[in-house]
Amino acid sequence: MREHVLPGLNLSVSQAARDLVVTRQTLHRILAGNAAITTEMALRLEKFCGVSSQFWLDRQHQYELQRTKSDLASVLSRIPSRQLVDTVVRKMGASDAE
Amino acid sequence: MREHVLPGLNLSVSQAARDLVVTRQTLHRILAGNAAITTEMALRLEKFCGVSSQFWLDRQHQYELQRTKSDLASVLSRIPSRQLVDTVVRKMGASDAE
DNA sequence: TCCTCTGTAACGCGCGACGCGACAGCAGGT
DNA sequence: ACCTGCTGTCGCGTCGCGCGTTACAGAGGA
Repeated sequence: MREHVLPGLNLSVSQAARDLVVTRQTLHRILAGNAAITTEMALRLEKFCGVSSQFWLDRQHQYELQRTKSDLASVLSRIPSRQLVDTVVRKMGASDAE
Repeated sequence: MREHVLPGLNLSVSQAARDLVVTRQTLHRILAGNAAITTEMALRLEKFCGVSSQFWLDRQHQYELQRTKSDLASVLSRIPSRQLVDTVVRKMGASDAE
């Protein structure tokens, strides 16, 4: 991101932070990977550089998913793996294709 | 969810909570909409009833997105809406189709 | 009667994102 | 030399929120 959007817009970190109505440090934390991209930030970024908020969030969420999955491995093994019947699943609109 | 997966599995709230290795109250809060579906919970639910974690998370995230968008409306208006050049956007893999 | 389910409420903990202040280093302009 | 603005990083305090814990009260079956 620092390598793409900032030079792409020809902006400094400080200036970008001001435009995003956020502190310098906040932007730094994100650039350094020490903070996650919040729903808030995603919306700010969308308005800020025209890149879909979905893009930023999908990135973030997929990362969290990976991380949490390994953290939760021991707990997950203790959960019985049932299978909800297909008719019910489709009724919820979760037919594996969403 | 209470209307679909619980009766679909023929389980009580208490029993489901036990299976998920979570407190009753935690499940209640989710069923009542007083708590969000965490990445953790999504993974537990996936193992628990076979419904993709993506399904639960997408739901949750879209909701948050809507909510945050209106909350942030005033702030967003103060953010200059720039447009990152397409070549850079595609280089990031955010070509609007992701 | 006792047990298990149900719902709800209040308290406290821990984590994570954020703002604020302060530091030091490095340009550039007066 | 001085001031200004950028850079990165540190620590502290706050706030929101998901979660566990405890405790309440009501409904229904053995």
